[in-house]
Amino acid sequence: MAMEKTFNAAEAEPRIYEMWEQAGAFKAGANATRDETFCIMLPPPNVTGHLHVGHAFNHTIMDMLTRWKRMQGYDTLWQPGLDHAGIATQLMVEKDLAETQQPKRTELGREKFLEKVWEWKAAKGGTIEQQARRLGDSMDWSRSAFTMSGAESAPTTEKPGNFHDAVLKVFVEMYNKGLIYRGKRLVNWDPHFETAISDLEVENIEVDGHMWHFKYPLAGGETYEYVEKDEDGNVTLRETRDYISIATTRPETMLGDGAVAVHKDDERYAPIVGKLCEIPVGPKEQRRLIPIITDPYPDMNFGSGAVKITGAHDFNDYEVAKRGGIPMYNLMDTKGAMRADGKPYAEEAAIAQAIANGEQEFDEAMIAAMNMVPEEYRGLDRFEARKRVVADITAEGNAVMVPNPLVGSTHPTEDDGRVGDNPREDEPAMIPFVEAKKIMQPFGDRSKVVIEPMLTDQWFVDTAQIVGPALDAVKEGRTKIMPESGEKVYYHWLENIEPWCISRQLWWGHQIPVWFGPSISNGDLDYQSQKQFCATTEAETLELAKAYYAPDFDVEVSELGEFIQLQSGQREVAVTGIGVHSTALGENSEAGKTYALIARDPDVLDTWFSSGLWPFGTLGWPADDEAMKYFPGDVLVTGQDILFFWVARMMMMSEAIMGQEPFHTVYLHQLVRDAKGEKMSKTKGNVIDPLDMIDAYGADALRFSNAQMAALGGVLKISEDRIKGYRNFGTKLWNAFSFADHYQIAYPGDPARPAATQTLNKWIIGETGKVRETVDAAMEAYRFNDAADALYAFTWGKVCDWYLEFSKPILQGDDAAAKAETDQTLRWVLDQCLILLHPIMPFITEELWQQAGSRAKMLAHADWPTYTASELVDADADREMNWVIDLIDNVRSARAQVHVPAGAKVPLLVTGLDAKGQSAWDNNHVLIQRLARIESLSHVDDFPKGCVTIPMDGGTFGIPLADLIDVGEEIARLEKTMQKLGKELGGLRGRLNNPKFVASAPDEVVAEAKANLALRENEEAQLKAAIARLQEIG
RNA sequence: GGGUGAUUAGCUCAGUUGGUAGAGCGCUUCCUUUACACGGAAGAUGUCGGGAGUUCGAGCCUCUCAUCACCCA
Repeated sequence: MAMEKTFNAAEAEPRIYEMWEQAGAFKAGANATRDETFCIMLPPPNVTGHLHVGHAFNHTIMDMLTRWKRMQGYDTLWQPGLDHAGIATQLMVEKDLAETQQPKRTELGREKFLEKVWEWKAAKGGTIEQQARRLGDSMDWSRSAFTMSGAESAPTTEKPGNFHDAVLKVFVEMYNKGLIYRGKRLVNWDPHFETAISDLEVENIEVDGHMWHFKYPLAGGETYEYVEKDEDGNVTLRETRDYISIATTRPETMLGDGAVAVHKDDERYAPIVGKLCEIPVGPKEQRRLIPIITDPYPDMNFGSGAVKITGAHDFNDYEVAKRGGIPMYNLMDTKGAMRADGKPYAEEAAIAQAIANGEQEFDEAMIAAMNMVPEEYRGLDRFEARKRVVADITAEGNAVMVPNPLVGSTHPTEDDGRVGDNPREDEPAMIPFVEAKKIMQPFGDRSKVVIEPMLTDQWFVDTAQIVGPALDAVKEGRTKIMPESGEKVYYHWLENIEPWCISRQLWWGHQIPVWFGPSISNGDLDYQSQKQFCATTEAETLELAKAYYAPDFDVEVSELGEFIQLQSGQREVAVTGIGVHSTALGENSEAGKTYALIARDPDVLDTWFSSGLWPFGTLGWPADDEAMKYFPGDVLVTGQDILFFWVARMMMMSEAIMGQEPFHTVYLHQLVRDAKGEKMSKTKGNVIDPLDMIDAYGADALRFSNAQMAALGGVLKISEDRIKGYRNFGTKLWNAFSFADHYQIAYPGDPARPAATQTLNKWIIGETGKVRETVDAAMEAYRFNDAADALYAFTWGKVCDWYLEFSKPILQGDDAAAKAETDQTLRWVLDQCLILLHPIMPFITEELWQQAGSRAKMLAHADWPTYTASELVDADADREMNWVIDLIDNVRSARAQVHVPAGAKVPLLVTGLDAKGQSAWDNNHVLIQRLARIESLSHVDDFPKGCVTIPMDGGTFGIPLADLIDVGEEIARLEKTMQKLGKELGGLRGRLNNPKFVASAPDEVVAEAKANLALRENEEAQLKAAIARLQEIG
């Protein structure tokens, strides 16, 4: 049966994958012949995700490692799975609901909405798992995990799993150890999704903004001498002021100011430190007065040097406010609109004033409840409020004014053709001081809206307590990060780690297993002071609560979640509302008893909290599962952009829970870019879809391209031309088999390596030994590009270019023994190509493997070779074949350069051929004559005039072409060679003549230089002689 | 502003203890020679970003300047 002309990837790949999967080829432990495990955890893609080039790249790396180890007989597991991806999935489902005219999330309610999410997941989730099969990924699909498996809301149709148990167990354990706490902190709030997000999910983008300058009048009309000096201390401005000038890019937050801060060394403001000034906005009757304080934060050289402090809406201000005990007034609701709840502004302002005057005690909860937004701004969007605030302040005359630069200038003249006589008489002399400037603004990476720093109650992991072991694991080398630069970045981040905010105001996710109830004070229930109960189930929680409230009170579980929905204002208000809404008492409650109402926190955990448990949560933990033998795993392969998001968190969580690092090696790679090095984006239209590449060139070509660009730490630029090139490589391999087919070489299967007698066969067997060592060394060092390059060079450059060509005379010849040996060697070598290439190009290699009559195992399970170069290389055969190749190369090159017709057979002459050269010729003259198109060889004492000269080690060859060649051209050719040689000779002689080199360089380097010099000098002599001969003619 | 990395052939990139530069693609010329035109043969192209230093010797080590990229503020 003749082979097809090329490999039909589109037809073969699905068929081969199906065969592997049916055979259970990728199941955990498949093909294991030893006890050592090798485990890679797939970074779980979002359940909403699709395969992109980044996945294609890192899947290739993981699959190469996994297939390699599996063939070596390790007990292998590549663990797949999906991440529930809180925000992304919730968003996707909400969009879906909108598109299909279904009720909105809020209309459905939590339970119904979660049903919809699960429905969505069942119908559309996880398409990426099908796409990954097209890449040839050898994951154990039967073990595919999901970070929400086993959740209370999961329908029975879902694949069973217990990831949820792991998440809750870890939370409770960490909570009980004091590693998790709840607190009111400034967090990044996404007003679109109405949830806190991590600072890593915030993109800071430079945008055009404005800096407004306003006057904050001093209380009671006080004045002071304001003096400005230049660098030399000369007074440049001296005036009496009754205000302090403040610069801000966010005027709407002035309403929440708690103080004005200046630097303690700032002489300009020294006279007024400790005094009060007025926030120049809001009803005139209730203007708030705030203190002028000192703090290290203000930069004396920036703006006016005075900073307004709004602790609840700015991260820097928050720190200042904490240091100075300044109240932090929360101005906005969850949508980023100005608050509309709470008491009338006049009442709130009065309380705030009492606080500022030091007449009123305050605590966090009380401040949080206060709404400092005057009635006229309440309910406005934050950006609308900004406009109104600016307009109102300016109208009242509290904007800092500067001379109008347009006054005295003229209107542009292009429009009306008038020249120079069009003064702007309509311009005011002074205008408000507003600087247009670039400001860094935070945006949600998913919502793309401006993130608002918000003071809210959130759950935190006290990372400071668990970061130590994660740092030590890398510092002590138990976990290695590749490339090494990643380690520095890792240290830097972990050493400056912030508390990790793990609560999200979403519904899709692991609901936090904490219930709030009133505390008992003075024998009564106090709903103002919360008591927390944390346990993995409601039943356990009830036990905890009962124990706390007994014997005086009984316990009832309420639905805090519903309260939250009913409140449009701050969620804190809702939380403190427990007990107020006591209507939620269940039907079974007994009359006459007093119940403590407890309610579960409605928030869910950050998705990264659950994916932090991926290295063991996927293996059945906390159950005593057999799969736990794969923990700790071996290698983590992921993009360096999620070093913090995920890698660091897995490290911390594994150390905290399991007391071990989750893997010994972290392989980080860069973002995959387009061929020009630009990020791919839909808007730019430069997105390359890996599936398109597979359709066009086959998965193997894409994979080879990925392997080849996987230089450690390298920039990843994917190029279609390159992928095409590797498709061609696959075809080359295919044709090597059709070569064997053509020569009707038997292929019974699993050929053994023959004890070769033919030099040719000895040589290629040795080359195979070398490449096996190179490939393994490269794989062990995670230098996948080196492995790919070595295999490419071997398969194409050695096997196809030379070995197959050399074998032709034998295969066509009459020496049956030599032919039989060569048949077997050829089959063996080609088999080795398949085995060694299989981790990179699994499909085409498996297809070719299956062409053999019978096989002990499929290629995916073939035994990875262990032979070494020292075992297989025959030094004499090596030297001889390289000499033959050299001679052929040189003859071909000389012929081409002097324009000998490609088809013409020419006679060859030789002088001074030594014994080794003679025997190399004798052994291989058939090959040489065939490939270099040589008619005959004659020994001569002197070359005739007009002869192309080919210097070789052990003899000088020549092609007598007196009448055919252009003498001048041949001289030019030789002289050019001489020039190159001259450079080398100069370097070598220079070094060897330098006594310091001989004295200080290592012996072998000196010896090598000497040997090299001898060779070159010999060559030089031959060339000189040749040139001289030619010049005689000329 | 801080950190990390980069700058090597026309393009995209390798270059592992410092020993004198490579690959793929592209380009030029020739070749339908029975495995392969997704092929074969031959060929051209580099003051390794600039400068200084250490060394017998620097693409590689040190310093400095320039440009760029990414991450964090």
